[in-house]
Amino acid sequence: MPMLEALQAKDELNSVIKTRVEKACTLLDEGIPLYPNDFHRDTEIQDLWGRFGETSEEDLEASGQEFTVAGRVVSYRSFGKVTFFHLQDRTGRIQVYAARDDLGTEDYQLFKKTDLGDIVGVAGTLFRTKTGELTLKTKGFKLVTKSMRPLPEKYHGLKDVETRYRQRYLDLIVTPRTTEIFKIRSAVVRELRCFLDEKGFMEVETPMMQSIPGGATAKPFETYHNALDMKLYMRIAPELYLKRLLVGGMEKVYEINRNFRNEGISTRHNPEFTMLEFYWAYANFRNLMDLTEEMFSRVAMKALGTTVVPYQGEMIDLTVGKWTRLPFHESLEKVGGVPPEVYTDYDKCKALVKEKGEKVVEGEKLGKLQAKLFDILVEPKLIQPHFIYHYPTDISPLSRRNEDNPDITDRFELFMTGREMANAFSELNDPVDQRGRFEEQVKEKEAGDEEAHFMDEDYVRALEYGMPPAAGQGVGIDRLVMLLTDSASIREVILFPLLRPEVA
RNA sequence: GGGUCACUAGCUCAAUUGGCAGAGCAGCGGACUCUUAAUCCGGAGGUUCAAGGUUCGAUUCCUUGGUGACCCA
Repeated sequence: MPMLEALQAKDELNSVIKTRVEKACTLLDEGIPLYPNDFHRDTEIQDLWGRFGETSEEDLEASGQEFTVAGRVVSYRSFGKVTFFHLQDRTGRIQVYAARDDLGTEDYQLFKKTDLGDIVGVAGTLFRTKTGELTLKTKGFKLVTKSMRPLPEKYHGLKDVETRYRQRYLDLIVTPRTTEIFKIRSAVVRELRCFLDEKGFMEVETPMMQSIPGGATAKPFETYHNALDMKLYMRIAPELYLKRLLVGGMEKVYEINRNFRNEGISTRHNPEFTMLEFYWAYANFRNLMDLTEEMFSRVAMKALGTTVVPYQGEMIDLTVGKWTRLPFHESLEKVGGVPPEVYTDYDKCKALVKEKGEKVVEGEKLGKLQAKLFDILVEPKLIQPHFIYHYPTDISPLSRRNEDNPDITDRFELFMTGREMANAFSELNDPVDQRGRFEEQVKEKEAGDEEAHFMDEDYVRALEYGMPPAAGQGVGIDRLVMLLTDSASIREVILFPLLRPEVA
């Protein structure tokens, strides 16, 4: 038995698995295939509920219609000559009844070899039990896929979060909520696409591997292309490519795809995460605020059926018109309690940052200090949706300057539940200004800031051809799904979150 | 990177002051034709995360390491 030897070698053999493997060998000896591929179902479980959920026992009996279903055995209650179990497919669960008198002694004995976790096919008719539960009465039975490992405890389920993430397949089998979360995630992404398509945006795909990683302040992953003998970076954002498309005349574009950032892991950060970015020519950041309210409330309505969503004990109101719009500096004062004489004064600002326990890097600009104060004093307090706009130019190297005040930009970030959900701005399309901002970033990079931008000559060249005035936005999809599924950790909304390799 | 906590049977969890490592579920054998956390009887299942140390004796105390969770940077 090669399987036993392999498990033994990995020190994973326990008595339960051993018994199952031995049982499987018995089945093989009797000529029963463990992994056949000739079973076809004609009905999914949800269909049975949809069609017969309300049908009376009399009507079920009168019809006598036979159905074939398939799924995993997830619970089991066995008597001497009769057995009840629940069968689970992708659409739901239904109880199945198997009796010796219906199947015949030989088939019933064979059926009794079924283990919890096996995938089986059943042909049968519907009836109602004494308690009224819709149940399938087995007329024919077939093992479809043998399971060699025991499922977690039936009542408490799988609690260990590490196992839930490492063996997500197992989590999905036994934790209905997990499947539900990823169905919501799918609905959210589908609705975002639908919304943007309706508004005339076109979905595109731009490079995930870039020779100059741009569009965000973050540390990239590095890789290498052998044939071209060149260093490549996994993208930290698609922004600069999407804006090249604006230059090319694609006036409304979006991309939903993965970004990669070589940074720490936390309940809010996974090294690879999904971002929606969209760009809209002849619009500005205020148009984006309106669009965002509409988009978020519609996605919530489609995915959850409401625009007021519970998150970690708070009710977050995404209804259009309920969102607050507040200038960045005003938020420092009104929400953070920092008076203008402090936040406009470099030394006072620096002192306050230090007092709050944040490090100050030599040569850091006022805007960066203000941003640190914002992160500490304002962001955690923004529970309901807030657009914070007019960010300092120092920390917004790709945003258009405000026409009345060159020190601030026409940029906003969207906050709720004390977290950043989106970043958006009227795009900088002046190639001379853009070159200057890149040069500033290069200086910061040379001074040791690993997150500062690279110079991107081709991007500046594109702007020199003329990019129409536009506004663009990035939305963190994982965080949006966290909000809509009331998940405290980003790992709950990523199927396979990054973990250290399992040690033998 | 720092701090706190956790790691015991396949799963969910116990174990008094340092004194024979236990239960429920799953699995195995038996009884049982309407159960749904089925019930009843019987037996089986352990490198207590790892390596050191203290001790007559360590799941328990100490050190180091591993993995994870949460908080902070």
